[in-house]
Amino acid sequence: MDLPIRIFNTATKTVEQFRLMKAGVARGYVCGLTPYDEAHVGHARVAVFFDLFRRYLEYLGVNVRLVTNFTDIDDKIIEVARREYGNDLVSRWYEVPSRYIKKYLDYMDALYVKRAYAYPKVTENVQDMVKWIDELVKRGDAYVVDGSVYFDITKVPNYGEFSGQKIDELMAGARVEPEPGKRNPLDFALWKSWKPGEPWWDSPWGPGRPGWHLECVVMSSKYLGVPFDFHGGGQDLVFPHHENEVAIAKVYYGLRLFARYWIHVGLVNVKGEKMSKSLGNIIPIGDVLNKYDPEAIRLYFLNTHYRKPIDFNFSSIEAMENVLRGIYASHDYLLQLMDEAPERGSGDDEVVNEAFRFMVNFENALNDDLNTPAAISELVNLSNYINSRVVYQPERVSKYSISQLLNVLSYMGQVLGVLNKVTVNPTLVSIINTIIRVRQSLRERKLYDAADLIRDELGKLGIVLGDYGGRTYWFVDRRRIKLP
RNA sequence: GCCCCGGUAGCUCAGCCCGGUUAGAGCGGCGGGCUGCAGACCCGUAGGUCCCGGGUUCAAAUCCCGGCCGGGGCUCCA
Repeated sequence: MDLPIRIFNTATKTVEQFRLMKAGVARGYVCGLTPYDEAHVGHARVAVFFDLFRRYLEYLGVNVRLVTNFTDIDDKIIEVARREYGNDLVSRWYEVPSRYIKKYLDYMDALYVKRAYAYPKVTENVQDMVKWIDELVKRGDAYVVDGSVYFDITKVPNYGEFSGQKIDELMAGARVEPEPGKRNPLDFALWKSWKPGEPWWDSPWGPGRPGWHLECVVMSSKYLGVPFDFHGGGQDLVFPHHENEVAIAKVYYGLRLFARYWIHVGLVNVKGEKMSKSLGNIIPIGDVLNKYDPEAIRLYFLNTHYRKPIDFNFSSIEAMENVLRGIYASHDYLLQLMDEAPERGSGDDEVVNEAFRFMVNFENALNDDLNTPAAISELVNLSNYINSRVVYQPERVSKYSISQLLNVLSYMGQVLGVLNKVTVNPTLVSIINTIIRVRQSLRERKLYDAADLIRDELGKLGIVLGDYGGRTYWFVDRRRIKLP
């Protein structure tokens, strides 16, 4: 099934038409995180981008089955657990991934990232992984060394092709730590043998745990079937992680690619430098959520094309808060005109045509390799149009054209994952309207002190009044007032 | 050493793949408007050697070549 979307595929390094293998259903896998610490803005960017992709597909009528994994056992988790629980490591280590998974999901909820179809965990799929490894060993694509199992990259035709790496270059520049027993420094562990004091799972090669690259192949094919439509993650996963996933699946399934489209999101830097533990410049998403509107954070991420790096910057999030405020204001103004507007009006044709044009531009932007900055710009243009041509000329609008504009606003909002807070309690609306009428009569009698007091006091509550276009409009500042 | 990406208004970014009106948007600035004030609203406005140099072309921000600067990957990383 052809979709209007054209998207860059890392596997071919070109922009391609996005086709689904099965009409009406898109199956995608996004590499999740290792829950050993707070999620940071980089994780959030990836999640928000794929959430947008998912929402746009849904807008186009596609049922999206999105799977995101948690690597809930690995060296770093053990390290943190050992630090926290010492000798109780074996009995309590799982509290570490459990804690950070819960927090991650809370952050995602706050960012309006829709829940995935499944969140498979390594620890819940070990038996499947063991079966895979067993099969790979039997076929001679992997070998056992002291209870560990390594994947033999020489068994894969064109290893390195996926990520554009040349094997000899990899060897030359190799900061590869040669593990004893590996036949080739580029071979990687499918199964890591147990060390005393660590959690373990049983296997034909002794106690141990699965290796990272294998996990994602096993879980994605288990939950989605192969081949599936798209596989994604951060740019930094291209090599070695995705190269190795492709290699494993290639020998296991004999498929050139076990996912058709490979989508990678640019990294988030801070002051021109990569976020890293050693530089101590990691920005946890929780900190950002404490200070800024989640919708503004979404828009901030989406205001840079997904393949470009973002240099993280707080003041740009504030700029997005201003943008959002303006869009909510347009929305609220429309609602205020609704009651008194006639059913139909002379300006209907023009307004509806314009609304349609904004929607088409919006779709075209997203179709062009998910050009979210251009799409956001259309949303802003729509908001400006509403203010200048509708709100300022209220005599031209009707219930019909207002509802069309609200629909378009709503569609765009749903795709971008913003405007989640549009609902305004009707009782609140009546109360505000009454207060405004009182204030208006005060103004007519030039009792400006009293009129200004009302405006100021409402403003403190987050209800912002503005006198323009010959009437008083108001909107609700969603950051300051929680709506039902 | 090898590979990749970016360099467009004060700031954040579109446009480049498919070369062609006076290079766009938001934020910020400035000036007006709006039954007084305010304004988060409206109107207007300033602000750009499109990193540099060659080349291709009737025509280059856009394509090609070579530089410069910044960043990333090649080890765990989203």
